[in-house]
Amino acid sequence: MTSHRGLEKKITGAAERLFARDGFAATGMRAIAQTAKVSIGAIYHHFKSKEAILERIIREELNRRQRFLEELRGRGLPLQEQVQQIVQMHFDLLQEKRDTARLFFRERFDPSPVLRAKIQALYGEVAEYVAVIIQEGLAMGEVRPCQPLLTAYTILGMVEAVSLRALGQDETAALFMKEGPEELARSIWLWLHLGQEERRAHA
Amino acid sequence: MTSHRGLEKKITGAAERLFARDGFAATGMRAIAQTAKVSIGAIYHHFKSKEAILERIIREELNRRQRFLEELRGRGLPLQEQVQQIVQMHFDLLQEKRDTARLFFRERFDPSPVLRAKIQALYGEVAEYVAVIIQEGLAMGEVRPCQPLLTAYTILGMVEAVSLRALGQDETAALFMKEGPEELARSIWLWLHLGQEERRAHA
Amino acid sequence: MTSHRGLEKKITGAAERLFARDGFAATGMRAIAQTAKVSIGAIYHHFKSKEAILERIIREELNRRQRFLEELRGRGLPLQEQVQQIVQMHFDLLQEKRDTARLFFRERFDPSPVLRAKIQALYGEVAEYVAVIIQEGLAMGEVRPCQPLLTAYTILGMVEAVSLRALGQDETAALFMKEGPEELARSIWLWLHLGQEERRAHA
Amino acid sequence: MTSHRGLEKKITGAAERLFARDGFAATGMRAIAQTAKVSIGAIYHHFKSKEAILERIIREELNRRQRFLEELRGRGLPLQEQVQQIVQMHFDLLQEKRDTARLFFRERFDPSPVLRAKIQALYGEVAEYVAVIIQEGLAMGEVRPCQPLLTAYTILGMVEAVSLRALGQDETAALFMKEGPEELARSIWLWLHLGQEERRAHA
DNA sequence: AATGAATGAGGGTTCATTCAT
DNA sequence: AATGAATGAACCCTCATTCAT
Repeated sequence: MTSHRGLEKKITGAAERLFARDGFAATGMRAIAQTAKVSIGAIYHHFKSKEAILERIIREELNRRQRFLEELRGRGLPLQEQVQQIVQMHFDLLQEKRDTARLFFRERFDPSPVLRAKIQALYGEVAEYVAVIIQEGLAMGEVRPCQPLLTAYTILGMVEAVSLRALGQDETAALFMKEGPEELARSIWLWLHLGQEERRAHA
Repeated sequence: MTSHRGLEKKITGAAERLFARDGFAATGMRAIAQTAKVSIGAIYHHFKSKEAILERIIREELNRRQRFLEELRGRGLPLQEQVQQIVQMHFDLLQEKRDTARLFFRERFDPSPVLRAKIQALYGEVAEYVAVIIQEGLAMGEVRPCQPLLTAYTILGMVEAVSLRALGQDETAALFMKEGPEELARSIWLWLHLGQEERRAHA
Repeated sequence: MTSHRGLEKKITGAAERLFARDGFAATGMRAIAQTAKVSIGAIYHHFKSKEAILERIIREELNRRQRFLEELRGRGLPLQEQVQQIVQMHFDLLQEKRDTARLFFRERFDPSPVLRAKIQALYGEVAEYVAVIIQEGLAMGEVRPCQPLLTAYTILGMVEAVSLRALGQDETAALFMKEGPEELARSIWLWLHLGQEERRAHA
Repeated sequence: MTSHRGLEKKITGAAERLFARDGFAATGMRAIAQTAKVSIGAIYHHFKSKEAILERIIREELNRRQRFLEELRGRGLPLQEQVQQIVQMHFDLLQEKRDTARLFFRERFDPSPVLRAKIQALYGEVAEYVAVIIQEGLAMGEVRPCQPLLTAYTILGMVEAVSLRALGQDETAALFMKEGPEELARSIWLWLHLGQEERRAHA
């Protein structure tokens, strides 16, 4: 049982790197087997197909994020700080697992329609989680009136666009990596909070 | 000469649909040839490779956007309206050419490193164009202090995330398609403009 | 393991015949697979490429010849007899494996520069082996003064030209096949030995 | 008419270089057209097929050699000198037209069986010409008893093997190019003439 | 005479997957 | 549980040749 998990980790670890570098479609099972130092047969013993490997990787990454978000919710922080933590989370995961992050940006469209739908659904879960936080902020009068889900997608888009750019190798990427989290968190908060001081004063 | 262009349009048209539906890597030349009702040889007479077809599609789409942006600049509209137009452009292009839009979201990561770099560079050009608009807003005191390029990426990310979600087939997608442009334009402007009334009053 | 070798022999056997008949470039992998009654995938499981098949065939043929030459050297025969045996070897191999012989004459120039260089190098090894024998003959005063390597190439050229002609289907070919070995061996020996009787008498 | 010939020379000239460098099968019509700065259509206007181009090249080269041999015969030189001239001819043609020479060594086996037979027949003509010279030598008692045609092939093989090796780029090639003609001519003559002094004395 | 766009069969090779061991 | 040899459809692309202009 320990060896199961160990072998599966070896496989997903190798696949993660290769998928991120070359793309899902362009990565062959032979390459995965060689990188993981495992036989092709062994891979098929543990995974139904190449797609199943990708599915496992994506699912585990999303689990990480959901665990983080649930833990975050449990801490009962003020809204502004929650926003800041979420942004920071993205950048931390980025630094820690560049390959996975890159992979995560990618294959949201690529594989079979079935898998694509699955991945987008999982992505939707994160968005809905953020929407819940926004809803809470609305209820507490800390967030200006808005459509929560649409706003959640907007925020995730902001973070992704900047962090994606920060994955590059040039100076701009370095700048984004350094200043991105703080500037993003500040402007997202400002944007959500927009004019609420006055409104609350009126109320 | 007319027939040249006509055949090339047939090819890119077919490829556009197939790439968007199945992905670049998963689309075969045979499929493109059949869909375009053209021989494989003819395709290779007009395009060096499969990548060259994608490149052409992406480049033409980018050209469309750049033409739009340049025309927009020529009109000398107030900043707020420029922002609104840019957001609207994205959604219009989305409605008009769903396949191309979907394709445009995709292959920014997938193909060979060479092509990937090329696409990201073209994407960067649009971002820089937006950054210029923001810079002008800064100079005129209409935009709060910010890092223009980072802000440009942020905005494009917001728009992309929402419009990508709007490409789906469900109710949420319909909602996003209907309310997205206005809400996005309004909140982006508020966010850029944030507190400038007061600052300008001080000055 | 036995089956490995068996399958590889089936592949090289089929390829040998086809390469010899149609030429390396004009022989397709599909034809090899069908002739060998093996799947295309199986071929690529055992050989990296079409060139690798040719390389194996050539190398094994050269090994056969080298083994023969080494064994010949071990027997310590007088020089004249060694010459006669070498010529006879060529004709025996010719009779025994017409396809390989024909192939051997061919692709010394045709394939990629890399492979061509490799083949010519292997051919050079045989020439050098013959040069060593000539050198020994020089040392023993049995061979007239000459440049050994140049003479070796000359001898191989003589043998090849005649045996190549003997591969044909007409009367001349039959004549060459019958009388070639003896006449060649005699004249090569005469040519090497040229005037040594007198010189040795003088000494 | 002048322009016909000019254009055809451009085509055969380009093809000669490419066939010699890359091989007949590996050289495409497009490459020939580009190198000759001529349209593909124009090539097909002057030559029935790719094989027809090769055929023309080979035929012209053989014509050159036959013209040389006929002229040689006309001069009524002593046999020894004829041998020396024939060897020298090979090396001169080699120096003068390296590409053609290389091509000449090659495609004697490669193309379609039909063309192959044709080329070998032409090669046979040269051999037979040499055989006639040997026959004359036999009749005049200048050449030791031998099978003339077999001896002719032997001689051509000697010359080819050495001159082929002389086409290389290394030191051995340079040595062969410098010393080859003289050493070959001398030893071939001695070898043909072998012991005839004595025999003639007896007679 | 000359062009070059168009053809489509065929090229070598890779692929995810299966299955006997 | 684990192996890796075997499969053969599908991959992208090149080819000599044709033919409307």
